Amino acid sequence: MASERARKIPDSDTITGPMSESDGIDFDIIEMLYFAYRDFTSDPDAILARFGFGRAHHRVVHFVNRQPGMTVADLLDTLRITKQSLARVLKQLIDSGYIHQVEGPNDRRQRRLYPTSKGRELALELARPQSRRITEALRGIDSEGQKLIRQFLQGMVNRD
Amino acid sequence: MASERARKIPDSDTITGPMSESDGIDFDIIEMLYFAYRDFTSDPDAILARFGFGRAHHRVVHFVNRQPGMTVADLLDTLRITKQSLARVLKQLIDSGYIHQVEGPNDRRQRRLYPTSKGRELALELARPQSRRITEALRGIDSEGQKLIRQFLQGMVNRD
DNA sequence: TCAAATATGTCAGCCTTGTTGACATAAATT
DNA sequence: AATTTATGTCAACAAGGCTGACATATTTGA
Repeated sequence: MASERARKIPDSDTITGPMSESDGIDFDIIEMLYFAYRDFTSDPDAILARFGFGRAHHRVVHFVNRQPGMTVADLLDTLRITKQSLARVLKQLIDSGYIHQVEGPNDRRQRRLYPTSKGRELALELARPQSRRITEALRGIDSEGQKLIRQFLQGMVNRD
Repeated sequence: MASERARKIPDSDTITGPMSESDGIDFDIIEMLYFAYRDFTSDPDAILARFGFGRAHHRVVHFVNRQPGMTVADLLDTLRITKQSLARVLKQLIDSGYIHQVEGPNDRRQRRLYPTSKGRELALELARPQSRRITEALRGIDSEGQKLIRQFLQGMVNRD
């Protein structure tokens, strides 16, 4: 699977000890975040595949449903991707009737984005298994503990 | 940015109300996980770019450093990607001296993966900002609370 | 012992989703 | 009237997934 021939024996520059918490780094949480996110996204991914959509469509459908009437600029800002990237998936969602555009009421250059009923249903269907997974993971944790978990997750986000 | 012309006025199938917790779904945590992960990965992404590497290289370097001597099969299992996908990034990491291969001690078909000192340094450099972010987010949360956070994250992972 | 299974590597091609750069249009703003 | 803003679009490219096919060396099992 690689080039440089495998050695029979570790050479002097081969490190055999594992990297661990003793390096002063919280590898446990680093890895749990990776695995948690990997599995968290696997549920909707399976559903999306049935629709011929991908994770990018999920994000768009999600945020438009969370904030109907948002502009394209709002969405670009939330997703932190380029408009050319957004264009592709947004076009597909509009063409297949999951999202509608409405001229801005004050500023007619704007294209306000709204879900259709079909779009709302899709968003809910995608959120359901994720919410179930969260509920499961929160089981046995009281509201005080849940508050701390929210605080932690919020604290992981850049504050701009 | 899309096709179907924008309407002046929402039609009958345009949903204007936001999707909210009242739908019985924990959108708050769903979104916090998305934003937290987005920002959590942005720190190493910036470092990786300087090396001409991507997120895929990060994962490989990370796990090989966490478990030196792991086999290719172990890694595939951890990452849940195909060997062809892994091959590309692994080859680059081996060719540029971040990872070594050693013939399996019992099974000579295996290629045990080990970091070099350069590979160990890279893994640590990538983990550092992530650990800093975690430490920040845990600030003011006592060890009992931290235990709950770990429990929650662990609970989000598929148990197989 | 020999056939089958296993661990790994590799070639070729495809898809999604990100990127940059350039340019177009309509509407709002100054 | 000139400029800025919001959006759309074309073209090209890159990373990192995927499938399918096939090759090699080694181990295992009948």
